[in-house]
Amino acid sequence: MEQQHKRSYCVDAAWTGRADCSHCTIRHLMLFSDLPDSAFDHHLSPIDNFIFPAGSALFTEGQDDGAVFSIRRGLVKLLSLTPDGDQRIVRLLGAGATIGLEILEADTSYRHTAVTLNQVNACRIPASTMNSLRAEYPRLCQHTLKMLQNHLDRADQWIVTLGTGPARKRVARLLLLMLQNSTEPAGGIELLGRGDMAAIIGASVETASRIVADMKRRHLLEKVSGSLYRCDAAGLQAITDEE
Amino acid sequence: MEQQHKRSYCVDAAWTGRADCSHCTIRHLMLFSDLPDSAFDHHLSPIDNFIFPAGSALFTEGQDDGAVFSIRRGLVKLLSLTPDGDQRIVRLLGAGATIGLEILEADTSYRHTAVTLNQVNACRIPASTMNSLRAEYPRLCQHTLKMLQNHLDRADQWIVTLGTGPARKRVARLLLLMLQNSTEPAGGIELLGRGDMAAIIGASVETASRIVADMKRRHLLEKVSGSLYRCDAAGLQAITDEE
DNA sequence: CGGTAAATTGACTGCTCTCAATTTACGTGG
DNA sequence: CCACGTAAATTGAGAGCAGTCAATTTACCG
Repeated sequence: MEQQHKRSYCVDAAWTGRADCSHCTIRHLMLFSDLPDSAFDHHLSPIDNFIFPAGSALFTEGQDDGAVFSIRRGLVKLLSLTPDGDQRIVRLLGAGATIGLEILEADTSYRHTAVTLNQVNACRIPASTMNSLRAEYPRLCQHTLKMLQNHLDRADQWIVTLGTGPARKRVARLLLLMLQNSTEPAGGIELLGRGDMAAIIGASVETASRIVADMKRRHLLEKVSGSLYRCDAAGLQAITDEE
Repeated sequence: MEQQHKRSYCVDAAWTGRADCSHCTIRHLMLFSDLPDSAFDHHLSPIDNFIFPAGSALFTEGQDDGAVFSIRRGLVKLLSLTPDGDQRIVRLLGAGATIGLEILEADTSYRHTAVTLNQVNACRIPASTMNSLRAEYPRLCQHTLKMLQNHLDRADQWIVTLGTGPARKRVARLLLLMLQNSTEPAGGIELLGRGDMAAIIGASVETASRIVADMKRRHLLEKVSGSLYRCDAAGLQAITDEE
C-alpha cells in the first residue's frame, strides 16, 4: 500500500449551459426518468451542465457543495482515505449514475472525493432543487431509494469480487467488470492507470503493474490505441476460476 | 481463503407475539421513530416479534420472504458468496438496524444471507405494511433513505478499514470497531469466532487465529468469561498506527 | 527533441496460505 | 459430576505470493 501524495485536483470545468432535462437524450436512465416534463419548468436553483476534463474533482470529501451530480458520459472514481492515509477507490461510476446523494440528508458533507477518469459530462443538481421536487413528486423519493440501493449493491459486490482472493484474480475480475460496463465494441476497454487499479484491488502499484504486464505477454490484453485494449474475456474468466 | 461448506442454518425462531410498536422501548432508534402512535392501529399484515437463537438465518440470499427485519437486540452478520464459492461477511448489524430493505423494490430478492451471531430479538415487518405506511407517511421514505445511506456508509467503511493493509491491522481495526458498538462495560466485547473474523477481513482461519492468539499473549485481549474479553483499546490503536 | 510522469522489472524480505497435527472448549449422556 | 465425542482454536513447517526499495525503460506532452 503506497503512500499517495495528496494532490489537489484541478477544477477547471467548462460550463456547457443550463440543462434541458425535458430533452435529455438519456433521460430514461437518469435521475429524473419518472418525472413529467412540466416538472422542469420553474426552479429556484438552476440545473447546470458541465464538461470536466480527466483528473478533475467533482467534489471533495468533507466539503458540502449542496449539490448532487448526475453523470451523462464518462467515468468517475470515488475515493476514500484509509486509516494509514492512503487512498482507496470504493466505486467506479458511469453514465446514468447519480453521486453525492448523501448530502440530501440535512447537515452532512460528501463522504468521498469524486474524481473524473476521463472527460466527463455531468449535470449539477442543487440539493434545494431535489428537495422541492421531492415534495411535489413522491415518486422521486422512490427513485432515489432505488439509486441508493444500486450504490449499496455495487459496494457489496466490490467487497466480494475485488477485495477477495489473490491479486491476479482481483485484476481479472476488475477487467471483466469493466468489460461489462464498457461502451467500446468487441471486448475493448479503456485500461485504468496502474495506480488506480492498485487502489481498487488493495495492492501495490508494482503488483498491479506486474500482473497487467504479464497479461499483455500472454495476449489476454492486446493494445489497440492509447489506453484502449482489447481483452480476452474467456482467458480472464479462466483466471478467476483457477483451482 | 478456505472453502466453507454451505451449512443449512436452523430456523427455529420463537414467536414472541404481535409487536406493539407504540410501546417499543427503543423506538427512538428504530425504523418507525418518526411515525405517530396512531399509525400502528390497523394494518392488513401484522408485525411480529421473534427471538432467534444464535446461528439461525433471518433470511437467505435469493429468497423473497417479502419482509424486512428490524433488530431490537443481538448481532447479525450479512453473508455474500464470493466467485470462488466461499462466504464473505459484508456487514455486522446490531440494535436499531433494519435489514432486507432491498425487497421493498418490486420484484427483487434478498441480496445476502442474514445469520444471527448470538440470541437476536427482531421484528418482522411485511413489505406490504411498509408500502402502505409509506403512502400515508411520506417521512417514512425519508427515514428509509437515511437507513440505506447508513448501510452504504458502513459498506464503504468496511472496504477501507477492514479490506486494506496487513491482516494484523485489520483485526485490530475490527476489534476497535466492535468496541465502539459494544454494549458491554469497560472495554468488553464478545469475541467473534475465528472463522467469522477471517470472513470479515478476507484472510484464512489460521491467520486470524494466530493474530488473536498473539494478542492474548500480549495481554491486548484478556478473557473475562466465555467469549467475553476485555481489550486494550490503546494497544490496539497502536497496532493500526504502526509504521 | 528534451523532460517529466508512468510503467515495468529485479532483488530481496516478510507476510499469508496450505496442509497437517495437536490442543482446548463445550455439550451430551451416563 | 465425570467420560466422551465433536467442533473450534491453536500451532508448526514449508511454499508461494505480495510488499518495499531501487533502477530502468517506455510513453506522452509541449
